[in-house]
Formats: sequence, structure tokens, C-alpha cells
Amino acid sequence: MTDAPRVDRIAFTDLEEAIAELRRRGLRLSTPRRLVLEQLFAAGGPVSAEQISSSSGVDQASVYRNLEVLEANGVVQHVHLGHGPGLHALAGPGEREYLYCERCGGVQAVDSAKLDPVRGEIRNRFDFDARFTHFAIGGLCGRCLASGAGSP
Amino acid sequence: MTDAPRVDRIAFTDLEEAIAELRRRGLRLSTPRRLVLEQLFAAGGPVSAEQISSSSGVDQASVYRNLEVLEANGVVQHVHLGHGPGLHALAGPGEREYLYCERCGGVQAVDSAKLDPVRGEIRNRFDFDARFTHFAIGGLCGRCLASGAGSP
DNA sequence: TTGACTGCAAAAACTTTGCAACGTC
DNA sequence: GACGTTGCAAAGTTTTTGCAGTCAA
Repeated sequence: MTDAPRVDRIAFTDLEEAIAELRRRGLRLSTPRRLVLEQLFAAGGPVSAEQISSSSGVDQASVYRNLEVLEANGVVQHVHLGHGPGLHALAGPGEREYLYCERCGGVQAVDSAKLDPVRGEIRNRFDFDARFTHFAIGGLCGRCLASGAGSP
Repeated sequence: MTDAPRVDRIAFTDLEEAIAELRRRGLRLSTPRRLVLEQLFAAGGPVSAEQISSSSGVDQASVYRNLEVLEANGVVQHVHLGHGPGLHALAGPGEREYLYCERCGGVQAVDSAKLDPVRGEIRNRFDFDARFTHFAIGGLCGRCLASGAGSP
């Protein structure tokens, strides 16, 4: 199980667009906040607050506070993959949900729309509207299934 | 959002059966270990280590160590619902998976078999074998959907 | 100028580990 | 008697909070 899960890259909206959205909402754009955003764009997938802090030099407390603000404004979403710290990624237009392989640590990011049939199935059977944005869908990826699903 | 989620009770196998399974595996049955098991049966659903500790008087470290042993032996499973500490429940024969309403905190426990069609859908579309045992399926329950899904 | 935002430090929340004593088999 | 297990205490990890100073608007 990998330590830093690799995620297939997704074309996010660009930095300036995100900043524009923040300004529209009357938020300030401090240097640390811009740095946090830049790191999120650079990562291209879910990263921990610690990673953002160490790669940007912004204090961890400020990173957490920024992520909170950004999340409240729909720019960022946080997700839990396996164990370990929560991870943060740009939300962008069209949410992302994640499939996390508990064996190899691989992450598959998918647009929410692609999970609608799954949501429909759950809705019909359990009268429940599922969102896999906070917790990833855990399990085993096809590759790990193929290479001996039984043995740990 | 409730603090202590209520879970619809499920008929678990009885305490003696669980103990028998442990003996079969050569594990000891100390008084604290028995107390932890009793609390899990009494709870009838997912509980935190802290709850088990305070209601049984068993030290928290011992509770965590016991839960670890019990989980490694298939007697207990731990699950993350919303935020907060991980929760622990009897695994029993036939796993349980959970639907967690992020608005009201309600929990719906379902037998794994009932989620097989959902798993099938995910398997077909994403070549991925999903398990909702570690992370609950988050979202909104029917009742909360009905009573104004838009407003927080 | 104003108050949102910052870094630093301390604390909180959750979990794990070290160790000597104890209790089960 | 051997060794798995315990309680206590301390430390580890992740996240939050308090506060005085700073900076964007």
C-alpha cells in the first residue's frame, strides 16, 4: 500500500478562475492563501495539510484555516481515503468522488455524474442519497483483484 | 446532527458464541476482554472506544488493544461514520455495512448481501470491488431529503 | 483605517507504545 | 511457570484554538 497515493490528473479550472470566485464572494486574497491554492493546483489531486504546509512554507494552522474557508466556499473539498490525515483537493465545477484501493493505495478519481447510476441503485433500494465526497469508496481495484484477491 | 447515532438493532450471535470462537482460536479470555465484548453486545451497534472504556471501567489503552485483537479475529469491525472517533461493532456472521446521514446523524445498518447489487454496479462500471465496511456510505436519508434537502 | 488573516504556541482529540505487575491457561 | 494481558503514563498523530501583530482592501 503506497504512502502517497497517485491520482490520475484532472483538468481543473485555472488558478485565476478560483481566485475570481473568491473575490466575488468578498474574501481576501493573502499571500499564504494564494500559496495554498497554488499548491492545490500543483498537486492535481488530494493532498494533506502537512504537505501543503511544508511545500509552501505556510504555517500548518493557517493552512487548516484556509482550507476551512476554501471548503466553505466550494473551492476545496476534503476526503478521507484510507487511514492517515484527511486530504484536500480542488472542488472545481463538477465534483469529484474517489475509489480507493485498500491493497495498493491507488486512487481513481471520477466525476460525480459517472456515479449517478450507483447513486440511483442506492436511492431505490435504501431511500438514501449517497455522496462519496467525504469518504472514498474503499475496496479492491481490478488489478489487485486479478493478482490474487485472497492473499494479503 | 445527533451526537450519538442511533442504530437499528440487529440480532447478533450471542456472547457465548463469540467467546467460543475466540477460544477456538487460542485466545485468552480475561475479565477486561469479556467486559469489552459485553459492552459491544449491550450497545447493539457501533460504539467508540471511549464509550466502551467508560461504561465498562476498562482502561482505554486496553480497550483499543482488545478491539485490535478482536478485529484481527473477525469478531469486531470498525467503521467511520461522520467525523469523530472510529466506532466499533460486532462483526458476527454476515458483515454489516452502514449508511450514515450527514444531516441527522442517523445510521442504517444493512447486511452486506443487500449491497451486492450496488457493488455489482460499481464493479461493472469501474472494475472495482467496493467494501463499505471501513467507511460508511455518507449522504442524506429519505427523511432529511423530504424535509428540505436544500437548506442547511 | 479596519478587521480579516497570519505565525507561533499551546491545547484538544484520538490512538499507540513502553513497562512492570498481574492473571489465565 | 510461561506468557498473554492489564493499568498507568507518556508519547505520537492530526486538528483546533488563543492571541498579539500584520496586511489586504
